[in-house]
Amino acid sequence: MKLSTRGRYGLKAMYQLAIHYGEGPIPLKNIADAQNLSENYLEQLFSSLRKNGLLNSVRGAQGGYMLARSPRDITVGSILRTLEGNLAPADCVIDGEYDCENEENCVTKLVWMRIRDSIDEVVDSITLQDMLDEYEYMKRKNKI
Amino acid sequence: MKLSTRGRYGLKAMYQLAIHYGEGPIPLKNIADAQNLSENYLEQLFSSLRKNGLLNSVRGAQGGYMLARSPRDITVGSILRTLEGNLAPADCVIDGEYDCENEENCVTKLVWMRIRDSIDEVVDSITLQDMLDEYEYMKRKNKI
DNA sequence: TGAATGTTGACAAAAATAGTAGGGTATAAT
DNA sequence: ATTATACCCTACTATTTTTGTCAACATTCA
Ligand code: FES
Ligand code: FES
Repeated sequence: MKLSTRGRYGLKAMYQLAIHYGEGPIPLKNIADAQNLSENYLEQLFSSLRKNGLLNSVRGAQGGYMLARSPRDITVGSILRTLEGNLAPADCVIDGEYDCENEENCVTKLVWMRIRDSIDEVVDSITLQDMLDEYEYMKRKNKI
Repeated sequence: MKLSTRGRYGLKAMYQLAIHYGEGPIPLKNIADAQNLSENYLEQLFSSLRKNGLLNSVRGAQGGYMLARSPRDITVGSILRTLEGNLAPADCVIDGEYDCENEENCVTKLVWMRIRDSIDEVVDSITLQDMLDEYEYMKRKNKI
């Protein structure tokens, strides 16, 4: 039940881009350096995020990546699902994915559904803007 | 973010034992056959569950496994954690496990914490008895 | 043009998962 | 006592997933 590095690195990187939202494209190298990650690996993650419409890219010198829309309109859920796939704890509670036999009478399926729903509710309710706000709040609290 | 077969098989098997709670020891073979699982593999899971105090065992002929206490007092959470380890989505939100550097200012950690808490709340609120009750409810609903 | 940057696909090491295999030990029934 | 049953334990292995690396290429800016 752990997230892989894809989800963990990816969310951090998207948060970094959120910090610089509106400043034009940020080169991958900046993000990778700031977090001490492999540029090549992060590239794969960004490729997925771009194909899913969460990032825009600008090629060439002075190019880079930027959020495709406002931090307010990008949820943690959309990021994690792009990088990790569906967040359900078992395949049979993913729509159209896989059906166990005898699932009409399966009680454990009800458990998986409840876990799935509670995760979805959390990740879909948090946006990148919420994370920015929380950082401001943390900073103020720690300073005073 | 998937559960492994340990958690999935294990919960189903524990549910089977719950159905037969109070009937004395049930041989592993019965459970394995009923679910078409490898007896040897299930044995490993039961070994963990027994060491964690969730199962009792009786050796020898007519022996087998049984729940260590009432289905009402065994939560899904205790079963899944025994078999899967802590259900947190990242190591840094497990007490005493691992600390990221700079975690005082880490906003993603707040996200992991909220995911962790919501999973915990679900799995710790469901007991084996709840699962038995849900099955009765399902059966009645489907019959009528 | 040349340097900076994104794009793509193939490849590979390492770790985790999902079992198998087999010998040992305790107990009940006979 | 003997035997069949069934738990107990450890080691091993095949497969899959994760976590990257690498190289060649395309685009843009100065
Ligand atoms: S229906 Fe998939 S676990 Fe029961
Ligand atoms: S503190 Fe662990 S991810 Fe930030």
